[in-house]
Amino acid sequence: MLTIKRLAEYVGVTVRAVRHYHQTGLLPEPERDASGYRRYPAQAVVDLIRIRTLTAAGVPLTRVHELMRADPAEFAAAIDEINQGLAKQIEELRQRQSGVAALQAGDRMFLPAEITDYLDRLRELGVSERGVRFERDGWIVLAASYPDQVPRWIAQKQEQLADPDFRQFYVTYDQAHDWDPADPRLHDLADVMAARLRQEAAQTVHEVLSADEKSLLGQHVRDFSPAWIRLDELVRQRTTS
Amino acid sequence: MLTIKRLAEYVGVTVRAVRHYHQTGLLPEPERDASGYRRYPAQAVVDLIRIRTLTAAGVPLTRVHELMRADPAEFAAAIDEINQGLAKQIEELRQRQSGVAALQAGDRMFLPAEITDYLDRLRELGVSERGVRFERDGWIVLAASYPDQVPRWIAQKQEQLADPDFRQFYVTYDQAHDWDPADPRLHDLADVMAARLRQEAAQTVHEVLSADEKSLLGQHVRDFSPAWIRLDELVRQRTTS
DNA sequence: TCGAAGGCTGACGCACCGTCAAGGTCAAGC
DNA sequence: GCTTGACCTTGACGGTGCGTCAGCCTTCGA
Repeated sequence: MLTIKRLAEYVGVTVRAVRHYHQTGLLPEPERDASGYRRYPAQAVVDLIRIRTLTAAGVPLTRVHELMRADPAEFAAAIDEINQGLAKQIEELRQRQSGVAALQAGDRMFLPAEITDYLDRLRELGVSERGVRFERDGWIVLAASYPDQVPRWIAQKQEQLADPDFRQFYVTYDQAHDWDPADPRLHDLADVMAARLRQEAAQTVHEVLSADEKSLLGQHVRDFSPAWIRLDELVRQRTTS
Repeated sequence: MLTIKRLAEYVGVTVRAVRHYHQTGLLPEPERDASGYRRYPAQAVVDLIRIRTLTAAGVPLTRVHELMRADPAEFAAAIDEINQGLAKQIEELRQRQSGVAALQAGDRMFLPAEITDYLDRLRELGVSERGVRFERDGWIVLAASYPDQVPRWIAQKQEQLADPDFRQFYVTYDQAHDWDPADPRLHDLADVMAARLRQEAAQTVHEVLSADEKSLLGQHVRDFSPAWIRLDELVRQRTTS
């Protein structure tokens, strides 16, 4: 007969695990010898291998407990189910592999494809990395708040970018970030912006955003660029008058 | 800005998990609004996706914590390592799949191939299922106790089975289990057995087994068959005289 | 005969949250 | 103005599957 260590080593589990299985009633306690040591018959090896095989497959001990007493038909069905579960896990692990690999690729994989496409388009147009990041952050918040609207809004934005005037305006606005707040070009830019705002107010993102949210989206703008702050004032003068 | 629930749902984790990450310092606590609610900027989404991607790959939170502040080279190396780990896990899962599938095939896959081959040979020779089970249990105990000797012993056994006289003897012994203890054939069988024992004592399994272990291996024999008990007596008379 | 190795029974610890409990807050509808 | 229901807060306990002492006893090999 076998000592607990021999049993455990042969099957490939720890002694602690075997005792744990006894404690929870999963593996029956064997007879003890004169000194109180556990002495295992061959059947314990078979039982323990079943347990280890199932737990290694991720089956919780309570479920293993049920399965040990299930009739063969139930058992076979359960085995089938477990194997399907394993197949699913393998699939998940594969996806996690690509997910982890994508971590090196920066933001590309984190965001919905429409958004990353849009951001790429901006980069192509010569928008600064800073500007792209502002857009990215804005769209992340929007996507989290109104996931099903974002594709439509993005489509609208892409349409706008088809207009050369708008592209010109967008790039200039991006560059204005670093201008001197006294730069006279800000007045021209403010004219264009005010006109555009009047034109588009009804049909874009603004339709669902509360004033509060709009101000929050624009907050980092005001945090960093004196020129943009000035521009904001100039536009405000033109739209409220 | 985002509430905790929007953030959690967008990234695909639970609110509880996000708070847990705050508690452990893994994700920085964001600003609170007037009522004490957490308000998340876009960066939190990016951070949280990194965390989730790594933890989903099985990286412990403490390690994620380190990685969040690692420089790109370290990070890339870690990613590589993690991906290798995932590949290994996938391999393991595959093996577990076949392991689980084998549970339906009875004992075949539990035991070393030499042993199952040997047991199959016995079945071919007409040894009863009960006899095969006795052998199986004996070999399980032996394999667990002296794993590296078993192949040699099995080889010896297989050699013995090449001898037609031995095969005849073995099958007869197996059948004797159900004989009447007064059956006269037991005397003939005891003669053959005693002769064999004298011949083989030095070269087989007996060389390493303590008397204690031998008796334990034979115990179930004496538990169930009056004929075998009688046979044991008869053999003992012949070998001790 | 002695020391190393192995056995026994508790009992605490751990990672990663799930799940109350016991509230406070916000948006919408009456 | 008030209610209702969804959402937020902190705090604490629970659960799985053992790992890891601690403190003591038994067995084995030299």
